[in-house]
Amino acid sequence: MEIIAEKKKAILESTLKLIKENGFHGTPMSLVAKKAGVAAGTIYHYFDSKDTLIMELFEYTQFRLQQAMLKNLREDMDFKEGFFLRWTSRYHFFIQNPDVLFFIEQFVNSPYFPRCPQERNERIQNEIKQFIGIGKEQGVFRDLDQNLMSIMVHSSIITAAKIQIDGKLVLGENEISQLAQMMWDSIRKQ
Amino acid sequence: MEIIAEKKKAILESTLKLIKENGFHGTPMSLVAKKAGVAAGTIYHYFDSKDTLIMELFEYTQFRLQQAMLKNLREDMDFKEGFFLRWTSRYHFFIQNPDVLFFIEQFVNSPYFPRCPQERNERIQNEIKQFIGIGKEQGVFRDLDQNLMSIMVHSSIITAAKIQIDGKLVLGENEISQLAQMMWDSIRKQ
Amino acid sequence: MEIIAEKKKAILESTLKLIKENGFHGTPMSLVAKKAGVAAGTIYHYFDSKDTLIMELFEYTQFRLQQAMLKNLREDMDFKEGFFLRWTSRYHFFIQNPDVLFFIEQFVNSPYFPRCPQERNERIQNEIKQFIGIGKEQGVFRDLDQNLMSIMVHSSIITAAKIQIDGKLVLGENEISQLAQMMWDSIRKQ
Amino acid sequence: MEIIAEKKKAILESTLKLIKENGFHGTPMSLVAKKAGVAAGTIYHYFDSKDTLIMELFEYTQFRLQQAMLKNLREDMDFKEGFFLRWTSRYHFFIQNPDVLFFIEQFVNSPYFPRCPQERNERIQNEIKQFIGIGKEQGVFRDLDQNLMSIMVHSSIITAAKIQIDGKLVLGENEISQLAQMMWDSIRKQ
DNA sequence: TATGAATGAGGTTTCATTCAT
DNA sequence: CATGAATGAAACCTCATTCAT
Repeated sequence: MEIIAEKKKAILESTLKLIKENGFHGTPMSLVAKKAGVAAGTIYHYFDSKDTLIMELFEYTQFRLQQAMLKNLREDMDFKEGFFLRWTSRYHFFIQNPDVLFFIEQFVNSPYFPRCPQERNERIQNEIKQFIGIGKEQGVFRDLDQNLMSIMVHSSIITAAKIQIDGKLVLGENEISQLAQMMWDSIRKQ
Repeated sequence: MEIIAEKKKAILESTLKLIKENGFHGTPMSLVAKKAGVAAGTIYHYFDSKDTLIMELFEYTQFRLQQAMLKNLREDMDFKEGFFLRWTSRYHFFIQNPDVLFFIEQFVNSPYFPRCPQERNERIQNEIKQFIGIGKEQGVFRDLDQNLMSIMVHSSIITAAKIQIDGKLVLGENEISQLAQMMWDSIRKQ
Repeated sequence: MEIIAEKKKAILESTLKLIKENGFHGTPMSLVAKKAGVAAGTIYHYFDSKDTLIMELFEYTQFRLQQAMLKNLREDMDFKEGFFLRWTSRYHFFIQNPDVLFFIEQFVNSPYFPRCPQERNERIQNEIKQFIGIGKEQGVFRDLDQNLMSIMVHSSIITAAKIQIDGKLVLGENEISQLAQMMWDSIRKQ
Repeated sequence: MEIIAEKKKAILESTLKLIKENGFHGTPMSLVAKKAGVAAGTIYHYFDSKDTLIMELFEYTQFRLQQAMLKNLREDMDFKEGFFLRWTSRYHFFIQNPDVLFFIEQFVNSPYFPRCPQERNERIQNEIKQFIGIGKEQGVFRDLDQNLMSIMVHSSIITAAKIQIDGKLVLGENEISQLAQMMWDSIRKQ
């Protein structure tokens, strides 16, 4: 992704926050402009349409998520530690960026999502998928499609983060590690 | 839920289908009216507003889901069988009613959801929650909040159904039972 | 053309007048609505878009022109009288309906025109074309494509009417009949 | 007209072509800039506004038309030959410059036209008008206002050129000379 | 001179909702 | 109960124009 112009970034960030508050439908371009501190027309300098803005916002969040993950990866840890690190660092990213979580969940359940090129959608899944692939080869994980397993793991992270953010339950360190353990137990060879 | 008038039901069903196709935003009342074979004004005899319609549609889907689940429950089975039955019957309901799945997913990730009274939202979860509660008491399941576990199980069902419906992966009988097994392994005491 | 709803007609007539005053570009839908005494949205009940409105307005003017011509035709006159009647009655229609003249001239010279189905465009020309065809067969007129001759005659009428309406020259009865005579002389076999 | 700067000319020519393709309304300044290979702001160094640009474009086309006519005039020909030369050379100019024809026709039928100073509008008409004036004095032409006759002749040329360019009819050398003959017959004293 | 990002008024169009029939 | 024409606020988007560089 190219270096993003100051205003373009302001527009993306404003949209992200507003969608968390009000949803797609409740976020008119005029509000985005106001929050980003630009004129309405300026948005159309950077994005062809509202649809394009939302599509690019999805890519932008994927990019941010990816960036955040890269910082946490280390090679010098055993396999189970690697899984826990991945699970919890993703979890914490969403906890710290609830607007991203909320947006992604709205997006993937909207008619926008199927119109995205597939390879981009799955970019973020790939790292976990490959990790699980290695585990399968080493006989640590179940003999099941690695796409399937990685999606199930991803989904567990999202679900846990949503529960926490919505305040339905308060998850402490103990609960988090138990959840990661749950998912580990679910995919490891019994 | 009261016995539903012919036209009211037609409106609900039309809305359900249209939202699956086009999303919330792409489903104007005029289209609902057309698909339901009624006049636009008629919708307002049954529902105060579009918001009300969507809120009631959520309750309606919850009701349908509940109805479908009741048929499958039997008492004379052991605990693990009971879990598998619950997991797979929910899964099959969503496979057979993709419009319900799609609507619920859109709904719970929209600003409508937080405005629902909580006790209703969780009605459908309760049966699984109680089931898991019993398992916990019997020492079969982990010592973890039963709400948390039931949500994680629920989420796994939804995720699996979405993958199948989207056609990203084709899940046969073998994969389904492996997924149920995965979730069983995740919550059982190791 | 079907019987036109009261409001639909008001919209068409308002558009006609406004386009004469301000041109296509200077005639926003809001102004049309205001002049027609309807809400902006109402226009879209009768017309899909501004383009559609303008296209239908063209058909409407063609219809009005045709209606006006039918009143004047009589069979019991000799050939040259028939020509003069056609020329002058068309001329007078435009003089009495300058907004129609102005609209048609804008329309046929705009990118809208080529998008019209041809057979409709030429409907109004047909009567003159057939008349000239008969004259050709009888050896009264030149041996030249009758489409070509009818267009040249039509164009002479439009041009004369425009001069008169713009006030560039004042054309009295004498000038009118001289102009009709000119066109008669131009197409008759010398 | 002064010697035209390179870029100014590029802007005028681009506007001319774009208006032929898309009409006034379909020709935003940004498109003109792009086609002319200049920045949007640059246009405003040469023209005060879009209106000014279009007004000056009209003068520019009149200038080009006049230039083209001058080449063809010769003194040593008899009167009827002079008429035919004028008619056909104008006709051929428009055939070779359809964008000019299209622009002028749009322009004179738009609200721009009445705002032009009259003497400039008629500059191009003058040459024909004077020619006809001489014919009238010599008793060759009808005893009718020479403005009127010159406009009718001019209009016949435009009409013929439009038919040819639109491809409605294909006019060969024979048809062209018949048309010129028609107009000659229409204005000559019978 | 030349640029092009930025502006914001104003355009077209949508759509939830009403109400006379 | 049912209709659907009518409403008008508000949405998305365009584009002539400006101005700091």
